[in-house]
Amino acid sequence: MALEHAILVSLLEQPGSGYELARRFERSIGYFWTATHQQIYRVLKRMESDGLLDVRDVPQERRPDKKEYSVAGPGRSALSAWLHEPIEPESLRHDLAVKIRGAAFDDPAALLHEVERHHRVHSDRLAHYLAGEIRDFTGPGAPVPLDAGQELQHVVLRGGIAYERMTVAWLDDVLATLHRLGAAGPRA
Amino acid sequence: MALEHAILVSLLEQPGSGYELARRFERSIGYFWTATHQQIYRVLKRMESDGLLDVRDVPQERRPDKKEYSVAGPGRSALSAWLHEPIEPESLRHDLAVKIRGAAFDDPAALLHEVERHHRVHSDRLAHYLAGEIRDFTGPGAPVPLDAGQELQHVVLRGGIAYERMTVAWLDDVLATLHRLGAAGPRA
DNA sequence: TCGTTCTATGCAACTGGTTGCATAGCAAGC
DNA sequence: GCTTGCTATGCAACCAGTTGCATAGAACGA
Repeated sequence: MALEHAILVSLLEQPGSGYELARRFERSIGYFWTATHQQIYRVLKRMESDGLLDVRDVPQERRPDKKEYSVAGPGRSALSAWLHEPIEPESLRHDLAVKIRGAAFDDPAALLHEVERHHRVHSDRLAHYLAGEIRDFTGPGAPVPLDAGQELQHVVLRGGIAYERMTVAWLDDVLATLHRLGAAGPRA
Repeated sequence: MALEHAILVSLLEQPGSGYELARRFERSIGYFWTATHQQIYRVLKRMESDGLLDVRDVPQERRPDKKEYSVAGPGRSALSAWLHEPIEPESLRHDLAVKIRGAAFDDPAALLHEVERHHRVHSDRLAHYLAGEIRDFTGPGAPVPLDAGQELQHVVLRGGIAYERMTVAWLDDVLATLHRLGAAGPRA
């Protein structure tokens, strides 16, 4: 299960609570792994009882107390072991592609709005990633030189940027194709 | 559940048995959706009992008999309904990216072989997709002009090609980064 | 004749992930 | 005083997907 490993990496980069982790999974880690808070809390609990994590109760003022998790020795070993074993190259699960092929048996033009919506989402993500790249890695406020951890975070972010750029370009291609088919008239 | 919809699309394109579907999921449909034969058989059974599919026993010579599935009226309606409702833009689950960020807490150079292996897999997929594109859509044996279904299959394949090309380029970037960090020496 | 490979189908147990719901403190604004 | 919203944590039920195993006919080669 890679969620465990994603959590280990995130907590090594910075210890934090379940709530904070959930927010990171909406941001940086979320570029390549997603998880809901329910799942995170459940896995944190299990990892803690497995001895992979340490917990510390942190009383807070002006907001509810929290539990701060950090990586324990066995957690670090588990991560290291995983890093050294091979993993399967990822496989896609792309609903939109299923829809596009399915549109041949419906009205292709009806997909236009859906594709446009996805185009907007991916354009927004791209803009967001690019802003983050400038803020954290290439802009005037960024550390120079970057340490190894930052270099690795940057190359992963470049992957996210490449993915979004590619996706936006492909969605342009899809839109052009749908328009072409629409101009030629619908079919069954 | 999009596996149902992927099966509906695939069976509309061409009726077939669970075994044949499983093989398609290793090929064309597999470019953007994966499924094992166990899962396919189970879902086929449920879809048939839900009235979405028709089954026909096909006795065969020289090999075991098979059950050929095809899409029934309600199946077509279900697909159409799904095509008209919005779906969430897909989110990634990219283990390798987790590993790369995790490498900051281990030896980055140890990831080289893993990344090279993924690079080979994606290069092979790219070559395979490109060969398929020539065979089915752009080569001398391909139909001219393409009908709408073929145009849509082609644009989805172009998406797969773009994805693999982008991934290979990114993995080159990752390799260069790892080499750079390796030359600078490992760290904790 | 025995092992292997390919076609073809399936069950059972498990794990990972999603969805819906619930609780609670505190701040800010109406 | 009431609602809204943010921080913070969690349970329970369900669903989708994976893994391991099993069966069986037929072809093919050692």
